[in-house]
Amino acid sequence: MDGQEPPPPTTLPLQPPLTSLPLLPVLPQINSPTFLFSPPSLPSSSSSSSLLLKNSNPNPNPNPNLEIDWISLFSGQASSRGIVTDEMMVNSNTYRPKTTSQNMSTSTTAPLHENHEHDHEENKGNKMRRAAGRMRKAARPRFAFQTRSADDILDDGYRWRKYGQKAVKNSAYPRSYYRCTHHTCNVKKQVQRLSKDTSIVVTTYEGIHNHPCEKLMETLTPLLRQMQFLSSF
DNA sequence: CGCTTTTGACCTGCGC
DNA sequence: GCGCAGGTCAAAAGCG
Repeated sequence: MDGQEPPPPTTLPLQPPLTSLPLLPVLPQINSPTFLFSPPSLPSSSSSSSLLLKNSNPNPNPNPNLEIDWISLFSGQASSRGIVTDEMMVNSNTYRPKTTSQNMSTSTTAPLHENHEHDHEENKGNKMRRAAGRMRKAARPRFAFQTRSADDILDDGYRWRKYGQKAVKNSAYPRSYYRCTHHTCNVKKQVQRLSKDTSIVVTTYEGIHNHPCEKLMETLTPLLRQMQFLSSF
């Protein structure tokens, strides 16, 4: 603490995404981020190891053509293996989760948070959950955006619990893994600061929230009550 | 006391 | 089969 306050983030909190809406069209309003990609827009035959950022932002990005190291940024399935989006993972003939065929028959519909009644089956259950997670991962929407901020964590209105942190190769900054704390929600996000431009934080969301945004509801509830009251006249 | 964060261990997929 | 890297788990510690 040297008394010198960090510069305020250029990103602004709130305007959280609405429940059950695809996050993609909503998030640009949150913090005026610059989108890196959305899975459907990726060329299906992409074999490059990086993508150029595109400014969907009225405010020009200082680095409009900043190149992201997608190899280390995401799932590690890029690089010489080519970028693999979720969509590609679903559709690709070459991507075959090895451990799923026998396990998934009984677990595709089981939520990850389910209680396991048989403790002695816990190891088996864990493996099945992981396999299920991988399968679900392949089908879940995933997208990333960048924000220029001193804070790694953006206030997107949802509550997140950190479940892991990992050093990333060729990056000075670790990648943090977060999971939505809502018990029925399995949305995850990864947060990583770019080593090329340390002022930029890349946030990758995976999945869609299946519950209301708590902060949004907190904000709206009194307003809704007031509206109901007024409309009763 | 309950929730969150930290962090080392473990699991998995992939390239060689 | 081995090693590497990414992703996840789970126990311990921290915090309000």
